[in-house]
Amino acid sequence: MTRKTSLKDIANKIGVSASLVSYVLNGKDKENRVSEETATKIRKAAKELNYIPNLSARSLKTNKSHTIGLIVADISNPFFSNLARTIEDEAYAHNYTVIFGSSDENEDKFKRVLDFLSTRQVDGFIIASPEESRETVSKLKESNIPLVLIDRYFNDLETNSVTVDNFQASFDATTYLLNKGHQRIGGIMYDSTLLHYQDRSNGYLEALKQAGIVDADKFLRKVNHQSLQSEIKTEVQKLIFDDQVTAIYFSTNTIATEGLRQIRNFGKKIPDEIDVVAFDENVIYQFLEEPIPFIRQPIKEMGQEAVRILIDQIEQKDLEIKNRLLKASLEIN
Amino acid sequence: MTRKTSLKDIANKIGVSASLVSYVLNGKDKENRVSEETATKIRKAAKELNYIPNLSARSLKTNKSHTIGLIVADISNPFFSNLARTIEDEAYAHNYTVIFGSSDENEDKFKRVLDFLSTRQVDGFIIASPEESRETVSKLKESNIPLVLIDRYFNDLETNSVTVDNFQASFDATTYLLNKGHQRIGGIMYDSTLLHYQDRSNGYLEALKQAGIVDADKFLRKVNHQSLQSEIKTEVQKLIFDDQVTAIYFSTNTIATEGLRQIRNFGKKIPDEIDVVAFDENVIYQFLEEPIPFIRQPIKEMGQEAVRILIDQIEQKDLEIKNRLLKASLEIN
DNA sequence: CTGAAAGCGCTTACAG
DNA sequence: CTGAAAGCGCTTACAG
Repeated sequence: MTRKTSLKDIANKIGVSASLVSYVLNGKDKENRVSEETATKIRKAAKELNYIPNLSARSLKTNKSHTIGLIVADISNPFFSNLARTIEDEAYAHNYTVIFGSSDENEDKFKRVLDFLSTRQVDGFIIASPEESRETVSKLKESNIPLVLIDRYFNDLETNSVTVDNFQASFDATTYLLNKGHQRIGGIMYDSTLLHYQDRSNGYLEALKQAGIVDADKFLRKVNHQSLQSEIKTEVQKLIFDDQVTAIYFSTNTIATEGLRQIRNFGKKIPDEIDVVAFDENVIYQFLEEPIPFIRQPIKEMGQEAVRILIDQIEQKDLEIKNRLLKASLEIN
Repeated sequence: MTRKTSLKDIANKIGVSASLVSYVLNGKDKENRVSEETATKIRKAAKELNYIPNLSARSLKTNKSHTIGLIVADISNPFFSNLARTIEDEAYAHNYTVIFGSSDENEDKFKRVLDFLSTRQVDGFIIASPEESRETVSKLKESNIPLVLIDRYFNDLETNSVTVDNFQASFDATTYLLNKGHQRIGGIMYDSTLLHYQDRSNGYLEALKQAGIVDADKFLRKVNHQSLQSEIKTEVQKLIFDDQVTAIYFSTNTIATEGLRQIRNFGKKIPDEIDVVAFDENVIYQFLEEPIPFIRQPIKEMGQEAVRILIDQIEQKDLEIKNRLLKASLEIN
C-alpha cells in the first residue's frame, strides 16, 4: 500500500513550490498570476500521479468539510428516502456530500445522532426534527451552524425551513370529499405535538366548519405511532359501523396503508361504500378497485430548496433566514 | 461565532500538556500512566468547555476518518433504503458514520460517485455495483482500500461480498409452483448481465429442468430496466393469452409490482387463474385478493455482516477475504 | 507520570 | 510570477 500522492510530490516532481500547485489545482491560478506554462505542467503532473486531494487536510485548514448532515426520522421510510435522494443529487451538484442519520422520531436518539454528526465537521444540517426536540434544535441554532428544517418546523424559532402547506392540503382534501356530497367524514391523524401534523388536523376541521358542519371534530380520531395497526383497526371499525361515516381522510402514508387494508377487511368497497382521500402517494393506491385521490408533496422541490438555502448560508452568499412554504397538490385520477 | 475549544484550550486551562489531554480523552490514560488526578481534571475541563474533537485533524494525523462510503443503485429504492438503514445502525454502533451515493445502475455515474467519495477520506466502501463496473471495482480493490460488495458480485474477482443465494431462492420459488401442480410457469427477469439476476434465471430454469420440463426456457422472459412498464405489459399478456401459463414467477420487487398490476388489468384472478410468486417483500401483496408467497431477503443480516466485515478489515482485525452467502427464504402465508 | 516536538497535507498572507 | 513559512488541531514516539 503506497502512500497517496500529495501536493508536495507534484511540486517536487516538477520543481515548483506547493503553493503554486495548490493555486492551480484549485483553479486559482489566474487570480494568483501563475504562468500558463507552469499551470499546464502542474495539471499534467497531477494527472500522471493520480493526485487526489486530502480533504481532511483541507478541512482542517479551511474549517469547511463540504459535507451536509441529514437527519430524518427513518431513512427507510419512503418519504424520507425519496427526500434523501433529491438532497443527494442537489448536494452532489454543488460538490457537497451527504452523511445521514435516523432519529426514529425519538428525541434522545436525535440528540445522539446530532452529537455524532457534529463531531464530523459537517458544514450544516438538514433536519426533520422529532417531537420534543425544540430545545435541541434551538441550541444547535445558537451554535451558529447553518441549519434548515425540513418537513417539520417550530413556532417562534427563527430558523430556515422548507415545509409544505399541510393545512391547505388537508383543507383541500376534505373539501373534495365535502363537494362530493359527504357530510360524515372521518379523519385519522397522528396523536402528535408535531405542528405539521396538527396543521393537517386543523385543515380538516376548518374545511368541515366552513361547510357548516357542527361538532366538526366528532369524527376526528388520533392514533399513536407505536400501536398504529391495532388503533387504526379499532378506529376504522368505529367510524364505519358506529359513526356511519361515508368517507375517511387518512392524514399520512402509513395511516392510509393500514386504514385502506382495514376498510377492505371490514368488507367495505372503496370508494362506493367508503370514500377516501390520503396524504402522500403510494403504489398500493393502484391496487385498489379504483385509484384514490391523494395529496402529492413536492419532494424534489423540497430537497432542492433545502440544499440551496443551506449551501447559500454555508458559503455566506445569503444569510437571511428563509421560510419556504411549498404547495402540496390534491391529485385526482 | 466563537472558536471551538481545542485540546490546547483544555491543556492551558489546567496547566498540562496537550499530550496528556489527548491520552485521557481517548481513553489511553491508563496505558500512558496518566495520574488519576490529572485525568479527572482533564475530563472535567473538557466537559466544562464543551470540547468536541476536530475529526479532520485526527483524520489527517491517523489517516482514518471513521466514515464508510455506501454506494447503491438508488437510495430511494425500498430495498436499498432498508439496507442503508441497517448499515447506518451497525456503523453507528461501531462509531462509524455513513456517507452515501446512488449510481442509478449506471457505470459512469458509479465511477463519478466513487471518485467523489474517495476524495472524502472514507475508510472503506460498501458497494452494490452496477453493470459493467467490473473494471472499476477491480481497480478500487487494487488501491487496497477495504471494500465489501453487497447484493451483487463478480466472478473471478476476489473481494469481500455479502450476497444472497439467489439461485436457491429462485429454485425454491419455482419448485413451490411446480409442487402445486403447475406445468406452464412463466418467469419474468431483468435482461441484465448482473450475476445475481442471472442466478435467479438459472434457479428458475434448473427447477423446471429437474421437474422434467422440456424447453424449460420457453416461458422465460427478459425485460429492460428502462422500458419496464410497457415490456411487462406485453410479456404478461403473451404469457397469459398466447402461452397459456397458469403461474408466473416475478424475479424482483419492481417487476412483481408491475406484473401483478397487469395480471389484474387483464382481468385474471390471483392466484386462482394465475398463480404467482415474487422476489422480495412488498406492502402491495396485502392488497391482493389473497396475499401471495414471496422470497424474503435477510436485509438486516446483510447490512450487519457487510459492516462487520468492512470494519474488521479497516481496523485490520481480520484481513481474510470473506464471501458470505446468505439464505433467502420463501414465505408462504 | 509529564512535556516538548514533529508532522499529517493542505491554504494563504506575505515578501520579493 | 514564484517560494518560504506559518498554522489549522490533532497523535504519538521519545526523552526525562
